[in-house]
Amino acid sequence: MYSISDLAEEFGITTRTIRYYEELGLLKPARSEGGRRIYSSRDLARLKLVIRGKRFGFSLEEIKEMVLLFDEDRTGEKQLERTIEYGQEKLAAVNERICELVEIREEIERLLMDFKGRLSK
Amino acid sequence: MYSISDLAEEFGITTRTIRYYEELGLLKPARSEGGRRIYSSRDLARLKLVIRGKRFGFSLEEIKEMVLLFDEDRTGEKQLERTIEYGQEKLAAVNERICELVEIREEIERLLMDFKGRLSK
DNA sequence: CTTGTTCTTTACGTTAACGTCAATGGTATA
DNA sequence: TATACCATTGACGTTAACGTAAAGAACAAG
Repeated sequence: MYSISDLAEEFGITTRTIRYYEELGLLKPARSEGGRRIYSSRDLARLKLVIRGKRFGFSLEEIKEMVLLFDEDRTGEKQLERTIEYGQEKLAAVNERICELVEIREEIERLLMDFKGRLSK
Repeated sequence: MYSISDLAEEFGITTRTIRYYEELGLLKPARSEGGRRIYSSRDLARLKLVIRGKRFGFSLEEIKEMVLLFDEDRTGEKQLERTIEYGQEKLAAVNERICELVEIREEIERLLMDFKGRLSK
């Protein structure tokens, strides 16, 4: 169990940010008797997901959508199918991103080769 | 040669956005006699880079830094070394991103397997 | 040459994602 | 129990990245 400043330190963000994420419905930590936030390792994992999503340029609203979909109890068959469909979409998107990044990597490598060649002349 | 609305349509953004990028120094299109912006295919390529950068969660300031560094005439040896160093940093960052995305892909695949398993029961 | 569309600059408005107080209350430690 | 620190909820402030509207000029078509 962690306090809000534990998480803030762990992830290098401010407590304000964490409270803001809660305000948007991205986190729902338990509370102590006195009203203080208590974070489980499950909450910690979720925050990790949120921060990772941010690094990939997703808005907090988009991240919320994803996090909630993969987190709800999916009981009905319809719900399950819907989630699988969504997951497959996301999988395709991730694959596309990977391809794009590989392209970028190749471009940078080409540029570096070029510059290094000029240097050794 | 393209007009501003050509580019806007091509990339699915507004003309305001394109002018804003110019305002920040990310684009420097030629002008017609009457003062209208004229974009070359080089400008088009650069805009493509900017938009790609955005999709990966970089701020316009960060993108500017990258775009300018890889675009300036690098004459001095010091400048060249500096650029190579910067390029290597960026290369490492891109590699890290790729690794992270591969991890995400694996996670999604696991989740999908799990859900599909539940469905076929 | 007129008319309609596209472009220009200028300038104020908006929204997401926080930052920064301030006033107050909980909690650990000597 | 006093003290020092950490947390809570407002509430207003800030910045990046545009949106939007106005007033006027450029350009293409008839």
